Amino acid sequence: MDDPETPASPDGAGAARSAGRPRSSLVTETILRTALALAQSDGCEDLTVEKVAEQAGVAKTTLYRRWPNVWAIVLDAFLADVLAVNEAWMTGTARESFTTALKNHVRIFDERRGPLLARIIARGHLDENLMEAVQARWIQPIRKAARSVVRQGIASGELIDGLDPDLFLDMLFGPLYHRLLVTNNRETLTSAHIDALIDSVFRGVERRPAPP
Amino acid sequence: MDDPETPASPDGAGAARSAGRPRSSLVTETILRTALALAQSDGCEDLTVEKVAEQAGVAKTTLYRRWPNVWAIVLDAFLADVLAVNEAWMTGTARESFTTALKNHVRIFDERRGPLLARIIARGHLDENLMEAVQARWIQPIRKAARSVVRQGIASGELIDGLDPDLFLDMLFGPLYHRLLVTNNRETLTSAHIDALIDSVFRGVERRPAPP
Amino acid sequence: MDDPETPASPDGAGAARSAGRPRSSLVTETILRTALALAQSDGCEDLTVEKVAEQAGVAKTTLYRRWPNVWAIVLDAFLADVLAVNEAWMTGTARESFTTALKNHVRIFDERRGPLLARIIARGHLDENLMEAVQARWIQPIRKAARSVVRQGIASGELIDGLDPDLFLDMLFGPLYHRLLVTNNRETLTSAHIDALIDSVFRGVERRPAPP
Amino acid sequence: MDDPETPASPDGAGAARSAGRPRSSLVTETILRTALALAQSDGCEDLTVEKVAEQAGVAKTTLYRRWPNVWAIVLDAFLADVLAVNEAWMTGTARESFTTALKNHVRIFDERRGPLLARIIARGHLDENLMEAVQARWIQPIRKAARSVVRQGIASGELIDGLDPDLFLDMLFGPLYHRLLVTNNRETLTSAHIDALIDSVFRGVERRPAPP
DNA sequence: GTATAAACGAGACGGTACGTCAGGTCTTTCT
DNA sequence: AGAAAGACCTGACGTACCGTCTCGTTTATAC
Repeated sequence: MDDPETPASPDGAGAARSAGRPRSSLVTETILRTALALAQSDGCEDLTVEKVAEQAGVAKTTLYRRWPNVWAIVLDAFLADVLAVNEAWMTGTARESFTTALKNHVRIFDERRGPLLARIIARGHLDENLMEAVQARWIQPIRKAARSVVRQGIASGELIDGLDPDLFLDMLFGPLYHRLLVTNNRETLTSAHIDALIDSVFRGVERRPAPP
Repeated sequence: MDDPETPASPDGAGAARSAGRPRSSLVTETILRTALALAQSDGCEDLTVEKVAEQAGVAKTTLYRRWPNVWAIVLDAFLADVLAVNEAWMTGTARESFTTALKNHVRIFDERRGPLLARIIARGHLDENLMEAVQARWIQPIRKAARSVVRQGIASGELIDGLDPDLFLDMLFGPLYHRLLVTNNRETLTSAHIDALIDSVFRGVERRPAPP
Repeated sequence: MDDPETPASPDGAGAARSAGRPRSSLVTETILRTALALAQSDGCEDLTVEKVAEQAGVAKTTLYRRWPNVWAIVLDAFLADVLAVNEAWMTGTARESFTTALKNHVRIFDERRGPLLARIIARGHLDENLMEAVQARWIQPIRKAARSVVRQGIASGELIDGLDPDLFLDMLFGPLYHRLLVTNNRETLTSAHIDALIDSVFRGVERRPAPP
Repeated sequence: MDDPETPASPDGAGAARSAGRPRSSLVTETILRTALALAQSDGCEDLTVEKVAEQAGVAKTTLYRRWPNVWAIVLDAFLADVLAVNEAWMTGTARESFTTALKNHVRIFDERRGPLLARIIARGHLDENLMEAVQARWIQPIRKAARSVVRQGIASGELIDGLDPDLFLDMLFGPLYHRLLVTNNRETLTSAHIDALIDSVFRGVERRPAPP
């Protein structure tokens, strides 16, 4: 997705301004908007390069000049829409940080963006390049930041020694993505649900004799 | 998938023997085997009705007579392959039962069947009918059984009162599916990993003062 | 059409009554009637073995047991309908005989049977066997009888010596079939038109000095 | 056949140069040549869009972009091949003109083009659009020109008063097409045969007392 | 100013697969 | 056996998109 011919920044900005007519950023934005809209509309099978081009009032070639395929467009559009939502969550204790992080995710998994992300990830399992991009630009950045929060929590004595950070992250994010992708009931995710989840993860589910 | 023209049991067995030549169960099995093989081979974009038909040495029409599309075939093939693996796991305590259940899942998420299931679920997010079938024949049956195990665990005092069964199940299965579908590192799932997961879920991750 | 397995007389009558259930002549007639109806209906592209079988409430095999294909059925049906119309025309002088013959043809080329015959002949040009059957059972029998009428007319002095019978027949029937098949305006054919045609053919079209 | 999307001139030439890549006339010609060849080869049932496309080394879509079906191609190819043959026949008396015209037709009805025309007309009886095109581009243009020759012949005193031009044309062309389409013995048509036909039509077939 | 270079719309092009239809043959069971 | 039902292989249909390729036109910078 980042090879010289289909740059990550499809408007070509940043590159040393070369000769010739520059790419119209208006066109770029129109395409992004159109792709996003089509990908969110119910019958997402309608998401074809041709339909996006037609709807955007743009030639197919213009589109291929910027992205290798439709889902690359959709991923760009999705990330542009969503990265802002997930900012500034590494604050205070691990518990506080992840409460914020998970609640951000609930906001992201809303009726508009939830199914869209589901489709992007789904599509990734049928398209290696897309999967790589999803990992590199969405999953792993969050994960990397999260891991450092976990380590800090262990260091500060908030979390038990010997806790495997990856396992722990799976326990937090797994239940969320599970509803998005597996049980397909994303709409049951709420802020209260997150509180309960955090509580269960931190305290465990096992019954213990009350402290004397 | 179950409408009269494309019966759930593609060989038509079970139905009151109607007139006319019966569907060849040899043919049915050949198709299932072929579809499974093709769906597991790397370039799964190659999974087309035509390729399955050709590889199976069967006419496209024969295939459409039984299933509405390739993925319906693959789902049938997958379930036939996998349902046996996940039997007899509701034994003993909740902890024991889910340890078995999750280890069964690890076996199912192996290099052959893991990516296949991932693709099926992924495809389900692009095909409503397939998603429904996946829910009805794979996800929900397991979930239903699991919920009763949870309730029993609560009743027996093994699990804390007020535990939300669905939340709890998400905490167990979520981390597994998360690696299969989201972080895309299914190969890190092992029996030991399950033990650690179960342990963390049951005991919690929070550091507590040692009992006196 | 006359090979042992698909006898010219589809009800098997005439053949030495063999063992087993005899062919139902009711079925045979139903098929003929249905085929005729479908072949005459506007969209004659609807004339398929399957539609005839379905409409007649008969199995495809039953149909194939009697005829090799649909057009063989249609030809049978057409001839059964039409042979009676063209009887008893070799009467009196050649002029009288052919006047009758051509007027018979006009009756046959009516709105029901005209297009049907056109389609049969047309189909014959795409199907060698059908063409042979059309020649053997419709065109040549008439032609053979007609040639003898011509020869008689020459012998009796009614027609000029040295007249080529085939050329003459073409001059009579050609104009009729021309409207049916070429200019596609069969509906302009009338009894009066035949009178004019006969007159022109017999007397010529050239202007000659009036006899003194 | 002449609607905007499938223009009569498939290379789009003549139209005011529209935007986009122009249709390759090389491709157009290759298709025409291939279709002609296939349509003339014996088993003309083998004339399918797919075979033409494959033989011409062209994509099916390219073909459908220009013509609605194979027979439209064949008609174009046939006319391109044949229109030149039938030029410059309206010369001198009616008798001379039609002698030329009919002899042109004999040349057209040769072993290559005769059966082809027969098939085209035949196919026209199973395909309304094709029939219309055949009328508009082959039958009626000739007929129109011929009618004016007839009227001139009447005016000049060569032909008898009150002669119906259409009847007369049927008497000339009918016998030719009759052999092509009905008696299926096109190969008997020769230049000498035309002379005999013209003679018979002009002078009549009736025996008359010799002038004193 | 006037090259020159790329973007852009349009649409042709070779492909692949789709899902459907009909053909003709074959297995069943029932009559 | 004949007949009805329907499975089966074959081959073609016409369509939808794919990703690439010409075209002619437009719009910037660079000489």
